[in-house]
Amino acid sequence: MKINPIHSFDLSLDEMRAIQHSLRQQIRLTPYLGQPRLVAGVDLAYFPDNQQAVAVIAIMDYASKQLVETVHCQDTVSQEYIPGFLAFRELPLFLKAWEQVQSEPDLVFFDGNGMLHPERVGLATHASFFIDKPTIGIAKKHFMGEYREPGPERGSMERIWDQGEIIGAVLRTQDGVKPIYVSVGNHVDLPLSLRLALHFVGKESRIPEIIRRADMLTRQIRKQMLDSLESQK
DNA sequence: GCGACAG
DNA sequence: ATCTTGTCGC
Repeated sequence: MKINPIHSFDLSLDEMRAIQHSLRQQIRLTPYLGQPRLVAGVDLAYFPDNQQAVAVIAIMDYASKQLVETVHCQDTVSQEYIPGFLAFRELPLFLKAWEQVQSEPDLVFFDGNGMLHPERVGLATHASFFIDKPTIGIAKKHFMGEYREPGPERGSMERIWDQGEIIGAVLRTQDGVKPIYVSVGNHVDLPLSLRLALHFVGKESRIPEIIRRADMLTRQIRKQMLDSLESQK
């Protein structure tokens, strides 16, 4: 996979804001994918020291939902978490893992927001400028924007607004269960993002399977590393 | 000043 | 995100 090195990291708040501001104008909501064949899900897990982390990319077949490839990368994460700047913390490690991907995903889901962001450049959106793929953000908790509570049935959704703009949607993925927050990353529109997100929600979880698999692998790998470290004592 | 605040 | 066991409920 090819990488587009656009920015370095370890920047000041003002520099990070400036980057977000410039990227914002390059977002395209025109879907440039037909029927996706392979879809990737990304997640990170942190070690107790909060300095090391594992990034996992899980790739599955869209139609069969079978896992076709997984890659992971473990390294130090230097940038602290600052609300609104998650991308600067998590993208470097993600990109290192991305270099190892052999298959060709048509779309990438991120654990976090896309345009559901003060500058419309959340993790999923920011990532799209490095990997040049359609991206979608899936957050488990509310970050910003105003919305009405969606109905209690699976599939109910409500738009999320900010400054007169629709920046995402709250989606009820299971009857009577807490909703998730879906937003466009790049190169997709919101209705398609919602449709694709719902496609990956089975009966077992409120989180789309593509994200959940990455999340599970992330914890599994971290446990393996901690266990083998412990057994060496 | 106070509360909110993706992962 | 992470630290953590059992436990209330469908």
